[in-house]
Amino acid sequence: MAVGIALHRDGVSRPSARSTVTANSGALDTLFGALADPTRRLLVEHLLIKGPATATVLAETTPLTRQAVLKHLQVLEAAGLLDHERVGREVRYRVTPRPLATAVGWILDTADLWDKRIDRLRRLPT
Amino acid sequence: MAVGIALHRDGVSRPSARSTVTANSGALDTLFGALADPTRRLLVEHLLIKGPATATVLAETTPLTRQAVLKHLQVLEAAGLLDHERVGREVRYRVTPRPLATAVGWILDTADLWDKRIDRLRRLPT
DNA sequence: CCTTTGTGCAACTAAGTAGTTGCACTTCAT
DNA sequence: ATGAAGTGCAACTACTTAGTTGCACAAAGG
Repeated sequence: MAVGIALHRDGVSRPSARSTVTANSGALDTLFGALADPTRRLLVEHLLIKGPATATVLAETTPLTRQAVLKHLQVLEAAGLLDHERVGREVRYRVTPRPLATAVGWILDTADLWDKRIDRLRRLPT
Repeated sequence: MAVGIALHRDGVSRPSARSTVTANSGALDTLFGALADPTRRLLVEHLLIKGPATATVLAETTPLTRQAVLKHLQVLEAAGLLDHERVGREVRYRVTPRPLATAVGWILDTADLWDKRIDRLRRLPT
């Protein structure tokens, strides 16, 4: 899994020894919040697979209005998952999935706690 | 990172070769949705660190009502992150972080797409 | 210049969510 | 048996979010 490594190579996912847990509240809110919507995940996936695109084009791939799609894009951008670039009269949105490392960071730290707990509860009836 | 390995050992995070992407919509919705709230993440962390607890006890650790906490617990449970067990007149909530693997699965698959894209765009101005 | 295509802004509706309060019900201990 | 502690259910408020529509503004292209 190339990415797992990449995430850690960046040093982004687990910024330091001190746990991500309890910290990063705001960032994690917007991040997980952004990922909580299926439309938004689809948009991210579309942008990843087919490359940068405009809100208008993206809207054609969904049953939604351009405006609705635009709002989703803005949510994703606020979460740091997207950025945009103006070309002519067009605005191209592009994925910037670095923040995903933050999400993975929290999950891994949390799962880590769980591991330690498991060590103590090893043979519990479950 | 023991957990990363554990997640894959389970075979949960990336169920098969076919991408998690586009699938698991509902599960990911509730999962990311559940994680999007700081109070809920705190509850999970508390339960992990201090072990199973009742809604009443958990409520004492927050500025919130027992009822509010209970609703959060129900959201977490609906996401599969918690389960509960009745003891006497008490109801103990306990963490079941297996679903976290699902979240990591999506993120990894997505980041994977990004990796492939990166291969093609390698020397882009960023 | 004027039409087309794409974007930006704003108001509005509908529905979901966080949180509260109040009260009824169960379990335990004296 | 009776009171205390813990839980369950329901109604209600305030706020946020998804989505819409309508229209004004900017950039190409004939």
